[in-house]
This record gives sequence, C-alpha cells and structure tokens, in this order.
Amino acid sequence: MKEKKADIIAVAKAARVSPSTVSRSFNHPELVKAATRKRIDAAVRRLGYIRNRAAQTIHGIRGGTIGLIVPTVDHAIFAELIQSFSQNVEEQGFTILLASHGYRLEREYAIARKMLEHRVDGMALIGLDHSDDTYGLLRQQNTPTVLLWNYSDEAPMPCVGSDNYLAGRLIGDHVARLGHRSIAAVFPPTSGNDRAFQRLSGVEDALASKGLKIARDWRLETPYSVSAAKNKVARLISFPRRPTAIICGNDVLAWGALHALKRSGVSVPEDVTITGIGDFHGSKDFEPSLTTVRIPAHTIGSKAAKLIVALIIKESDSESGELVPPELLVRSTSGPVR
Amino acid sequence: MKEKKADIIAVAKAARVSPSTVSRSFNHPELVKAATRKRIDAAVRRLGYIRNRAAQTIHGIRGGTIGLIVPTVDHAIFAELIQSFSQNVEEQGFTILLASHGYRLEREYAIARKMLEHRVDGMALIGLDHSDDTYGLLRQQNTPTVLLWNYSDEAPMPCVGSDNYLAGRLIGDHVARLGHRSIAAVFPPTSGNDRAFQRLSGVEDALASKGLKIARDWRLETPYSVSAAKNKVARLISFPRRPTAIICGNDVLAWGALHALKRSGVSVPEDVTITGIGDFHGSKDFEPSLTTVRIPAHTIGSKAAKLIVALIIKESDSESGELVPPELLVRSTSGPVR
DNA sequence: GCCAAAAATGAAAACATTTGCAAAACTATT
DNA sequence: AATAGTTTTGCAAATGTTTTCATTTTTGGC
Repeated sequence: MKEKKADIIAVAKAARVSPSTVSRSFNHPELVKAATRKRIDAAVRRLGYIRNRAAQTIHGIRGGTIGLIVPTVDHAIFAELIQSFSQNVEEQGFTILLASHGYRLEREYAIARKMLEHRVDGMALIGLDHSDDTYGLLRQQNTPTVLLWNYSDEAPMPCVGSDNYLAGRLIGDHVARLGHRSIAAVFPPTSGNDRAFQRLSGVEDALASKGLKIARDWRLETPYSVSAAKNKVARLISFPRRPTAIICGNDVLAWGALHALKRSGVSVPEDVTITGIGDFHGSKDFEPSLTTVRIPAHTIGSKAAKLIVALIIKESDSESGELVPPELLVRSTSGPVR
Repeated sequence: MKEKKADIIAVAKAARVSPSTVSRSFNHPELVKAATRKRIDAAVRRLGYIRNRAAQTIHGIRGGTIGLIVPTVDHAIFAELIQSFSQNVEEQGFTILLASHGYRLEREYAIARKMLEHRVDGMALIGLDHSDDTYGLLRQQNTPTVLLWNYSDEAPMPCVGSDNYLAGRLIGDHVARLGHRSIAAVFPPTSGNDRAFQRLSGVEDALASKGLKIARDWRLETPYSVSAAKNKVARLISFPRRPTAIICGNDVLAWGALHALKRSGVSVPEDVTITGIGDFHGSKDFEPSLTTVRIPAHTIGSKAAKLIVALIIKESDSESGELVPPELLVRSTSGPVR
C-alpha cells in the first residue's frame, strides 16, 4: 500500500504520451487517435487510475454534485422524495450530497455553507421557510437552487411542490361537508415547518368558512410518529365528549389515530372519521383504507430534479418552478356524521 | 453577477496580507496574530468568500465526505439507517455523498467509482453481497470501507450489522414452538439481497430442525410494499386450505399481511399467526401489535458512523466491525396454533 | 536601547488537472 | 516528391489552495 496512487502523469508515462493527451482522451475523446486512446485506456486499467474530480473542479468544471438538505431522512415522505429526486438526478449524471438539519434552521445555514465549500453545482432545500442568511448566501454565490415540497407563487426562489394550504382546505372542506361539527386536529409542531403550518391554516380556514372551529383542547400537537399520535388520540377519545372527526396533519399520524381507535373498539368511519394528508405508501391498503390528500412525492422529486439540472447546465433564466396540485382521495375512513 | 467569485488572493489583497497568511488563518489560526485574523475575517465577510475544498483536496487534505450507496432510500428501514448514519457522521464533521443502485450490483460498481473520483474519504455499502469488481476497486484504492446492516465473521471488510440468519432462526423457532405446522412465508426476492436470503435460510433451517417445511406454493415472493404483500396474502387465504402461520421477511410485508387478514375477517392471532422482521417504526403500535425481530437500525447506523470515521482518521488497523444482535419481540400477532 | 529568542509573515514550490496555442505528423492532391 | 490541409500531439500556463523555508517583526531581558 505504499506506492502512492496513480495520477495522470503516471498514466501518461505508462502510455508514452503527454499528460495533455491523457486528459484529452477523457474529456474530448474525439480529438485523440483511436490507437492512442486504446493505449491510454490500457495504462489506466493497469495502474488502477481514477480521475480526480477535485482537480477538475478547480478549473471551473462542474463537479457533478447537487446538495440536498432535508429536515430528516427518516420520515416516510422525505424518504420517498429523496429517492425520487436522487434517482432522477443520478440519471443525468449528478450525485447527491445529502445532509439533514433536524428542523434547526441555523444548522441548515451551516450545512449549506459547507456544501458550497464543496462547490456543489446546485442546491435543493425542503420547504420555503429558510433563514435570511441561507437565502442570502445562496443568492450571493448565485448557486442554482430549488425549493422542494411546497409551492408558492411568491417564493423567493424557484420551487417545485404542492400547495399545502390547499391540501388542508381540501380535507377541511371534505370533513365539513360530511356534516361534522365536533372536529379535532392532530398536527406536528408548526414552528420551522411551513408545510405543517400551511396545512393547518388550510384546514382552519375551510372549517371557518362553514362556521366551524377546532376547540382549543382538541388541537393536539405531536411529533411525527405513529406511537405519539396513537397515545394522544387514545387519550382524546377516553373522555366522554368525543369529536366525530379527527383531521391529521399527515398519514403517519392518521395511522396512529386509526390504531388507537381500533384498540378502543371505536369504529371508523361509523363512529369517528379520520383523515390524513400525504397519501404515503401503505395508506391505500390500510384497513380501513385512509381518506387523505395525495401529495405526489414521486412526481415532485422528478420534476425538481429536472428543474435543478436545467438551471445548472444552461444557467439561463430562472425558470419559475412548478405547482403539483394536491388531490383529495376519499376512501374508507371518512363518512357522514352519525 | 459578472464579478467572478472571490478567491483567497482577493481576500489577501483586501486584507493587505499574503495569501499564505489567509490560508494559515483558516487552517492554523493560532499561528496568526489576532489583529490580522480579524482583518482577514472582515475581508472574507465583505467579499463573501467561501473556501474551495476542491483546491484543498488536491493537497491530499481530506475532503470530509463519505460515500454511502444504498439499494434504495425509500424503504422504512434504510431511511432509518441512513438518518442515523448520516447524522452521526455529520456530528464528526463529515458529509454524506448518497446514491442508490436499485438492487443492481453493476450500478453499484459504477457509483462507487464515481465516488472515488470525488475522492471520498471513506465508503459505506449495504450488505455483504457486492461484485468482485466493487470489492477489488475499494481494496485496490485502499479506501476505508464499512459494510452496513448485515454482520458476518467472514465478511471481506469490516461490517456493522445484525445477524440476519439468526433473525430468521429466532422467528422460525418461535413459530415452530407455538405448534404451527402449516406455515407460509412471504419474502422479497432474494437475489442480490443477502439480507433477505439469510433471513429466509434462517427460517427454513429453524423449521427443518423441527421437521417442518414450507410448501412450495406457500413460499410467496413479493416486492417490498404493503400493497403487494396484501394482495398475495389475500390470495393465499382465499383457498380452502390455509396456513396457520405466515412468516414475513420484513415488517412492511407483515403489515400488508395483517391488512389482508383484517379485510377477510380472519382474526390474528386466533386464526393465523403473523410475524415480521425488523421492528420498524409503527410495528409496536400496530393493532394488533406485531411480533417481530428487532434489528436496531439506529444503533447500527451510529456504530457504523463511528467505525468509518475511526478508520478514516487514524487509518490504522482494520478494526473488525461489530455485531449488533437481533432480538425476538413476541407481541400480539403470534399465538399457539388452534 | 541592544540582543537573542520567539512570533508572524511572505515567496515560491507543490498539488492534479485542463486548455490555448504551436509544432509535428499524417493525408490527399497535384 | 512537393504542397496544402488536416489531424494529432506536446508545451507551458493556469487553476485555488497549502506548506516549507526563509525573512521580517515583535517581545522580553538586560
């Protein structure tokens, strides 16, 4: 292991050509004679040479990486989004530099900086809510950036996502229309999470327009986890006065609610209506199958990937993102009030 | 946006020192006078200068990235693992370069190569099953590498994971002990997936040692999805002759099975026993709560992170990995045969 | 105020590449 | 066999840093 790694000069020597020719043979193969190329390839193989992207990057050549910063990887929905985004981006020859900030926006700034040190060709962030520092940094370095997951016309950078407010409205409307008047809500904390905040606003506005309101102690806040939601909902329905509908901020929370209800022998949707948001893998096949709003992570991921790559390669005009509309899916966990 | 980005020379000029001093002020701050440092920092801020890691890497300085290649991000269990691994690695100042190969091992090789071009400081792969090319490449470049998720004494590289064969045995044993003799299995395809293969072997061996065997047409193979498993199991139990136990290759498949059973009005565990493997988020809180084998993704991720970083920084002896034992969790979906 | 030692700084070489330009080697044409 | 193109190659400069070594500046003791 002592013989240091082969560099382009070693390859050149071995193939009896100059380093320039070796370099060309990689980057503009059409400019070098086939025979020479063959000789070089052989040398490369023999020495186990691997190109050094860092040394290319220095010449202003794109490194082929895109930074992706998420709050966490470990949520069904982000996992799906990351998968789709990274896969599409890989198909276009880029690789993802991934980091998570755990819903701490200052961390996000630090991570973004670090990714810029790596000279990523572009950046992708989740949601529209970011610190001014982060926005400033990205703009000042004018790094192509796309905002994932949430869409707004007024977003300060191109974004690809759904309208989370509308998603909330769709669900709120649906529940109200079914005649429910005693409605509870189970949502994740909304601070630093524009998606959750907007969904909740949407729900509230939809209800308000029908003269409805969620009682203060029926506004449950829980972390993103089946177990937390299950506990909160179990507690909620242990009181004599019960809501007839529980609107959940996302499908995972809805699953938790469903389990809690099953455990207590409350039937869905006869006794209580449950709704989610997201349409995660598994929601359709849940028994009973979950009424929710589809926010197509897959589509968002692939459109975003296309957009960021477009921004990178023809660093042209800031195309303005794309709205992927949410869609109400009425399934079996929602029904008219008794 | 025309003024090109600031480099270290620009900063040096602005701070009226030499580039060397600026460099030192970043890398060995104790060697430069506090006043000078202050001046430099001011210039950095004023010019919006961001260091260029690529230019450092060229000097053999570590870039601070670790390549992680997974089959897919979009499985509950990998998401959990990735989250834990990346978080721990970040805490130690590294960033993850992530890519997925979709269970195609040739893709894995190509990706590994590309990551090496980026001069990652270390690599992490899922499972023990990789192409000879991949192993050869990593060894030849002697890149610190750790294998995640599965553990074996004979692994060709340090690995941190659980014993998937043992996990299978634990479950097989448990089911056999409950007196079941008509047993079905629902597993993902085992080709290119050593984890699944070993689990299944473990199950089969455990049953064989009790003189039991899974009938050919009760060996269901399904992709990793609630919906696929649900369909297969629904079909399975539509026949008059039914198994009394269904052993699933992972928790997601078990959820699918559970939903199928619920839908058909078959009670668990009275009529049929269901087991999973993995203990994913949500399995404990499922109703009925799922009997499974815990494979602690979180622990694995953090131990692996520590190991790879150790290998990188004191590129010393190949510490030999770590076995995180699987643990049988008997919950409410398994019971004695009627 | 002087001197030696210590601290701070700068000049230049090094790192692994790419690229513009010029030279060399071929091809075809006569 | 000479000429004019054309294709292929090499030279040398450039890229943004770090680092070694030498030089300059500062400090403390007298």
